[in-house]
Amino acid sequence: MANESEPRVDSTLSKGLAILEKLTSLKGGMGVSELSRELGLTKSNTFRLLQTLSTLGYVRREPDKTYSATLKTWQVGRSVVENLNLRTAASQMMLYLSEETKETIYLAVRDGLNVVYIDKVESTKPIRSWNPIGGTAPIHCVGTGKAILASEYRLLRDHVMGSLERFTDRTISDIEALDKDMAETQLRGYAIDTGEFRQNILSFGAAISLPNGETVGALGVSVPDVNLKDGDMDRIGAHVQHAARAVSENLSRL
Amino acid sequence: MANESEPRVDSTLSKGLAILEKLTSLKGGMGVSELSRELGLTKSNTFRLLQTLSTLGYVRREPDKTYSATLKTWQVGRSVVENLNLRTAASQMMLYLSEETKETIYLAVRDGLNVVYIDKVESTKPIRSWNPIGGTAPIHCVGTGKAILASEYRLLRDHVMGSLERFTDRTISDIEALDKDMAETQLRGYAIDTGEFRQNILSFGAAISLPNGETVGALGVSVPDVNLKDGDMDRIGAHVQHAARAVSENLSRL
DNA sequence: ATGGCTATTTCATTAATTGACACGTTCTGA
DNA sequence: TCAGAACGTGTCAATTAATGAAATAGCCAT
Repeated sequence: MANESEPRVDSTLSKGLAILEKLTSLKGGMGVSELSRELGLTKSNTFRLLQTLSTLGYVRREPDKTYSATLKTWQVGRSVVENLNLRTAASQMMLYLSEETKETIYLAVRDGLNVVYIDKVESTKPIRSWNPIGGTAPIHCVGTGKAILASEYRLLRDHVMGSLERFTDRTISDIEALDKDMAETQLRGYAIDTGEFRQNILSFGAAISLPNGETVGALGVSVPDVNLKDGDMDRIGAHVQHAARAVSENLSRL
Repeated sequence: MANESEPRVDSTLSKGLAILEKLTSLKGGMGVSELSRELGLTKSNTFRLLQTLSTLGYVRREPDKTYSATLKTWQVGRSVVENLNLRTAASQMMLYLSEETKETIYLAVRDGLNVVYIDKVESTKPIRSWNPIGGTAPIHCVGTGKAILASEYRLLRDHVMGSLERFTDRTISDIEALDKDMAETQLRGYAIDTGEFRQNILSFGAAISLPNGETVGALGVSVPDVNLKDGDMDRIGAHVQHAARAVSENLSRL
């Protein structure tokens, strides 16, 4: 609905990628003839392109003479996600969160059962939370971590179960309590840490995900309890949730 | 090192994919000129191909006039792996292995004469093996690879024979020794790598197969030798074997 | 302004892609 | 068992479609 002056495309490249896409969408392999029919190409043409894709390693000829996509396609695609600069995609929303809350904003990714802070915006207030970029925190007791944990709970539950180390008297250290908290977090849409890692430091977090639901990180706000007024918790939570969603959408546009 | 009669490749497709690969390997974007220099293409040509990739949605022109890979590349590649729902089928048993061993667990599939790691569970120990998801290793000298090799040895023997590259002084690099090791592996039910790829990193692997006997991948455990106590080898081997069998049964239900 | 760097456009040339056809093999069903 | 259909794989001349050089236009420093 929006291709006015369609820039001329290289047909060879275009057809080659079409073949690749078709093959990747298939469970098994596909033969030259069927492939050419489906894509509206001649057999020779299809065959030739498949040859090219084979020698480049994107496609392999199976023993039964059909062709199927190799994992190279996947490897190439994966590096996009590995290199996608979360920081860039998140920076605007981090500033937004900073404006709205005046507190310290963190961008975190998961590393095993910890989160690593890969970016932050400092609070301007005199009393503030402090963690260095590159610093880590246990996944089960900070806002960013709990948000990530909740979004991948099925995968991580059994793993995290064995290492619910206690840091304050509010740290969740038994699995039943964690199950409950995670269920609430999923429902709520953002995570709350009520001083479960550092005494008197609350934090809020929400997960950032790719279109398919894969979680790649989380945004968080850390607030010393003395800075918190009535109603702030709900307000900040809502902001974090909104920001994380915006970043997720941002990523999907890349 | 082995391209005798290279089947003629479509240069347009080839160049286009080269550009795509380059862009996916980058953290940020890259301009037309730099790209053309790096790949040895003319600016016009590069520009034209980028235009094609853009209209196809694989690449995006950033506000700063550079080009970078989009998530479409990732999505296309992802479906390759999705279509083998191996990861889903294996995830529970990977966690089980992680619990039992506390070491790094890998899920690998064969890609030619290599294995590609398509999933893992990190070790919680301070000293641990590390390979990225998407990383590769030669099939003849790591646990997962040897397990797959053993299960398809009749098919692969002649192929692998010519490429027994040596990585450590324990690497099996002559075919008689490999024949013997594979026979033992088949008998034992799981594969052992005694530091044959990385010095001081041992690994254990067992193959995952479909009901018809076709091998689709392998589970593996990597252990730095300093973490190994007496009797651990037998114990871990038995666990890996059991886990792989369970995943195989899992697959047959899908 | 000026020079040096970009991205983009144009266009004639030609090389590279193409489709029709041919060949051998494998599968199917009568 | 045999015919014939469908398949994967070559071949090759015609011509399309990709190409490089050079020109244009924008951007940022000096």
